[in-house]
Amino acid sequence: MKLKSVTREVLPNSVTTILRQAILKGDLKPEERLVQADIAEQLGVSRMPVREALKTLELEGLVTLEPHKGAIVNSLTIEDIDEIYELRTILEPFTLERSIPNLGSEDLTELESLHETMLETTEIETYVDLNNRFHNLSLSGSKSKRLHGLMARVSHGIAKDTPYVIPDQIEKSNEEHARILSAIKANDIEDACAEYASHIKRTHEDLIPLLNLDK
Amino acid sequence: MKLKSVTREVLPNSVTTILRQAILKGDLKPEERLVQADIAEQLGVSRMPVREALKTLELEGLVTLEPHKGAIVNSLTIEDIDEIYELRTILEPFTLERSIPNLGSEDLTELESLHETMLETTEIETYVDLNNRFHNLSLSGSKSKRLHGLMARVSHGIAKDTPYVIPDQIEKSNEEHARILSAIKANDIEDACAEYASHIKRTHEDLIPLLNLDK
DNA sequence: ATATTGTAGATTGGATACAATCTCAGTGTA
DNA sequence: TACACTGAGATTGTATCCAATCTACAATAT
Repeated sequence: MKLKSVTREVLPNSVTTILRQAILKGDLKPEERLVQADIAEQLGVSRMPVREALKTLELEGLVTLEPHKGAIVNSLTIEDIDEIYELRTILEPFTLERSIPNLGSEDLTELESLHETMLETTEIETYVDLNNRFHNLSLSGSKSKRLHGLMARVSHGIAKDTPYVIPDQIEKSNEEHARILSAIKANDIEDACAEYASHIKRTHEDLIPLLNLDK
Repeated sequence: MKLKSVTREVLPNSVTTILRQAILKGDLKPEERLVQADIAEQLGVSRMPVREALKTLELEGLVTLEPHKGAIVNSLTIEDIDEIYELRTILEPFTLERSIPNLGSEDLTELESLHETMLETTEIETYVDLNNRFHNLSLSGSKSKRLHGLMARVSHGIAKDTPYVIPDQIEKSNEEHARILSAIKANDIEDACAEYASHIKRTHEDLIPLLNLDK
C-alpha cells in the first residue's frame, strides 16, 4: 500500500504563513519594522524559526532584509501592481497551457463543482477561498516546481482578495470562469489560455482606479 | 564628500555563492545529498549560515529541502531546459523593454566597449564573464527587484556557460549582440526586445541537441 | 542653540548545545 | 532466504548564548 506522505509540519513554515497573511491582510503595514524577538514572543517560539521565516519572505519579495538592521515590510507602488498583473498575465496562461493536457477527468469534475458552488456563493470569504482553489486546480496539471515557485513569488506580492474591493467582481469572475472552464473541457488550450489572460487583464484594469496608493 | 557605503558581507551570502557555483559547475552532482555539518566544516563556519544558504538555493530551485531529511541537488530534464529557455525568452525581453528608457549614455558607452572587447576575445573564460556583464548591464535599467529576482531564479537553474558547449557560439553571439546594441542605441525598444528574444531562442535551439540528458 | 561625539541599550549575526527525527545495519523470526 | 523489527548513530530542527553592530539619546564642544 502506498500512502501519501504526510507533510510534516515544521515551525518556520507555520511562522512564514502567519506572517505572510498578516502582511497581505494589511495587519503589518508597509515600512513597518519586524523585530525578531517580538514576533517570536507573540508566537511563542524562539527567534530561530522567525529568522528563517523572514528569510523566506524576503525571497518571496514581501519584506526587505538588511544586514544587522532587520526586516521591513515592502510597500507597493502603482508600478508594482502593474508589473505584478502583467507578469501574471504572462505566467499563468503559460502554466495553464502546460497544465491542461495533464488534467484528469476528476479534476474537471472538481473544477465544475467549484464553479457551480461559486455561482451560488454570496459570502465573500467563501468566494475568495473557492476562487483560489479554482485557479490553483486549473494550473495544477503543470508539475513544474519552477513555474509554481515563480507564480507564488509574483502573486504573493499582492493580496488575493480583489472581490473585497472590486464591485461586481464576483459576477464578472463567474462569467469569465465559465468561459475558461468550457474551453478547458473542450480541450481548446489556446482559447482557454486567452480567456484566462483576459480574466486577469480585466481584474487588473478594474483594480487600478480603486487603489489609493501613495507614491 | 560622499563615500560609497561598504557592502557589509554576510556569511550566508558567501556560502550561497560557493554552493551555487559548485552545483552549476557540476562539482555537486544531481541527486547528491548535501549534509549541513559537512559543508559547514569544509567552509570553516557553523551550520547556521549553511542552513540559510540551502534555504536560498531551494527558493532558487537548485536544491530540494525536505523536513528532517535534508537537501539534495535538483536534476534537470530536457523539459526543464526547454522551460527555462522559454521563460528567459519571455522575461528578459520584458525586462529589457523597461530597462532601455533608463539607460544613461555612460551605460551605452560601457555596453559598446564590452561588445568591442568581446569581438577580440578568444579566451572562453573571459568571454563568459564579459557576456554576463553585457546582459546584466543591458537589463540594469529596470530597477524592479521583483523582475531581477525572477530572472535570477530562472537562469540560476542552468549554467551560463553555453560558449563551452555550443560551437560557433561566440561568433553567433557577437553578431546578435551587435544587432541588439544598435537597436538599443537607436532607442528602438521593440526591435531591441525582438533581437534579444531571438538571441535567446537561437541559443536554446543550438543547445538542445548537444545535451545528453538522462530521463 | 546647534552640531558632534560618546555611550548604553536594543537588535541582529553566528556558534554551540540539546531535542526530535530519520537512516540503516543487524537481529530475530517465519 | 526473505521479511519485519529494533536500536544506535547520523542528521536535522529548535533553543539558548555570546559577539558584532546598529540606534537613539545624552553629554560635550563650538
